[in-house]
Amino acid sequence: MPELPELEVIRRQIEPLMVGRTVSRVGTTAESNFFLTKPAVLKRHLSGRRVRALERVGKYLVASLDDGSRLLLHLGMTGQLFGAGVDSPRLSSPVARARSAVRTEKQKFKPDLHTHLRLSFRDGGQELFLRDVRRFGRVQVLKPGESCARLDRLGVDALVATGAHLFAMARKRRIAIKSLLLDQSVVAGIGNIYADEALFLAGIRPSRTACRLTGRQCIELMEAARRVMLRSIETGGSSIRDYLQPNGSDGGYQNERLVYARAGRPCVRCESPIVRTVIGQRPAHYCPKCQPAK
DNA sequence: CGTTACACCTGAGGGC
DNA sequence: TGCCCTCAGGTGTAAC
Repeated sequence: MPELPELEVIRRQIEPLMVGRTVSRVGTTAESNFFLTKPAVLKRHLSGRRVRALERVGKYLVASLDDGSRLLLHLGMTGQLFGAGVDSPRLSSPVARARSAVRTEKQKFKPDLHTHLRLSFRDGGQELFLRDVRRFGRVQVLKPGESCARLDRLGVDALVATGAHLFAMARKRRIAIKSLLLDQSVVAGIGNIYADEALFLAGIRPSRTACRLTGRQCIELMEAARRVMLRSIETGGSSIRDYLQPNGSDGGYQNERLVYARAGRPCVRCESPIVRTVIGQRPAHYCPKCQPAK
């Protein structure tokens, strides 16, 4: 679900709830693949720990703790982080949200069976909830100095990566350019929405073979990706299915998206119907005119 | 080694 | 109403 912009919005909102605070209680659901560190170990390890910093690395959130260990969070497809103080976070589909929107009275977040992690803090800090319906997300504790293949494997952060870097990586690869953008070891943070949006802005068809792009195109593509993601962060991210900000409100970027999940609707530039295909087992959307095959 | 297929999960929405 | 099917902001791994 969440990509770099959503993770960055989440990080900014969650940071003041975590940093400088000491964990008093840890609640979890039962052992599952969601917990790379078993719930019992997690509880023992986190209790009493003070959070020093909360950083984003690609699509991961990394909390540094006062004993030098780190708490790793990944939200997979449907992960959500909420602060306890939020009013009425609407947790289901847009349709269900619309239905429940008529309910006007405010409610505090209520943990349900999908709320897999619950952190309480001392000194009256707000509680923190991690909810993930599909459990594609992951939680892990790294001991002081412990390395982690998942993190080590990540490429340059997508907000920092240059077109020259993308070009250098693209030259060696025969996969579709869209698949290359989604490869977290090349550039970290881009997901399915922003890959499609960036390719549209750069006028490049997602199916084009990566190594056949010019240096100029790689520069334009990387710049488009950065522009789109920075704008999305400004608007609070894309709320299309499950994503909500930690404060419970929708993001705004879903209203600015130009191709993602707009199949059949007119291109904003040329009116041609947007096409949906599948590339690398993921849905891909593009304008057949503005993003030429060759 | 690069590329591709599939597995991991659940709930919403559409067709019959 | 209910069943069955398809679909989804991700990623690790097995198999070619």
